[in-house]
Amino acid sequence: MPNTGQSPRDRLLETARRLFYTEGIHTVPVDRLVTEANVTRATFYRHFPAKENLVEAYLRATDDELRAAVAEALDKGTPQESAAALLELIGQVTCSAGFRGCHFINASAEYPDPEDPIRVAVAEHRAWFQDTVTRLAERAGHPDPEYAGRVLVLLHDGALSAAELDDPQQVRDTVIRAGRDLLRLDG
Amino acid sequence: MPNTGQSPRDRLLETARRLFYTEGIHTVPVDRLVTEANVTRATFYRHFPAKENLVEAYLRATDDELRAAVAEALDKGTPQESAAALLELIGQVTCSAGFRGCHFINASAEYPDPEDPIRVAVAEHRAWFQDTVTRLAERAGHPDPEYAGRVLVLLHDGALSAAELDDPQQVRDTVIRAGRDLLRLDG
DNA sequence: GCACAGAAGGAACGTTCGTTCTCCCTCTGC
DNA sequence: GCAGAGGGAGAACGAACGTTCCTTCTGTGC
Repeated sequence: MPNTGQSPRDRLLETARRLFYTEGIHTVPVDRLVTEANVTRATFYRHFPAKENLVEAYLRATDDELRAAVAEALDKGTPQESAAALLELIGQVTCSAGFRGCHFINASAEYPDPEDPIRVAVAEHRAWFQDTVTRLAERAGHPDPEYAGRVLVLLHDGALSAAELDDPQQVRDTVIRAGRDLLRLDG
Repeated sequence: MPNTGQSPRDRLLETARRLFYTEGIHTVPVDRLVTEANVTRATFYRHFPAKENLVEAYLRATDDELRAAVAEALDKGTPQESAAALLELIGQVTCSAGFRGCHFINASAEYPDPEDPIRVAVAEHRAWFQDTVTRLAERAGHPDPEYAGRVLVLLHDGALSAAELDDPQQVRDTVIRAGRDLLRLDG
């Protein structure tokens, strides 16, 4: 029996993260969530007023994890080493087992309304990443960090999309090489 | 009253394209499709055994349109002019009214199973685009056309994802500039 | 020891979904 | 003129959905 360690709320969040990511949001019914989280319906609705609230909580929890992982990667010596570490992290993510694209892009595909709280969470995540890579490009000495930051975002979004649909290893190599080229990390 | 010109099948396809793209696939019920296509349920199921078949037909029709649009853009003079025209086309698409990301990436978010006929249609579309841009990079004289083709795919995927979630105009400028840089179209 | 909050277990609600069915009308080919 | 295919209109199906409710149990603080 899985999912008996943490609190019911944590089990719900962890199950939501796994099921929403691997199977899509609208396709996963509340039944599956409560069953696989070893939680009852009553407990579900005690913690989350509606399924949508769990979706938003799942995205925000994922956002937190990604920010922590990126912060750790960027906590290297020189800006060049930080940039290389970030590219490695991206490549590692795209090649990880069970990879299914970007949590936020996938969620946006299912929630078209930009005013939806779920889309707001997506926008906040993207604004953070955009800002992070732009400042990284600036520290790495790129002559046009705004442009370089936007290209890094495009490469990142593209890698997350393509790694699910094409060959992840090749996508990994491509995004790392393109990022290194852009930031002139090889000389 | 819209959608009364073409055949019921064409009206269904056109309506499916519009609704699936702008609102998502699982969120659009058969009711909406038949109502907005001015078609009865019986007619719907006479042409498509199930909703899934309409989804696949919608993707294949979109694939056909994109291939035609790209072929027209590439039908220019020099390889450099063709490449510039393709980049312009991408920028134009990402800034068009009602843009909602990539039809195929969005559909994949809702259909996780790679064996699903819908995912097969997505894979075929992507293989075509990958091949197209690789041959374009080769004709444009890039020293490593395989690599350049993969970067163009990443930039393309990234642009389609980012243009919906961020500022389309900036995404447009960025992808065009990055593509021109990659293929050295500016000198 | 007891009150009370939180969780389990499970039935039940009303709605909506995809799909099927019946009936009737209107063309078109022969 | 008629047969048959294709489409319109709408009722109806069972299943699945999100949500609510009721009852019972278990822990913890006072």
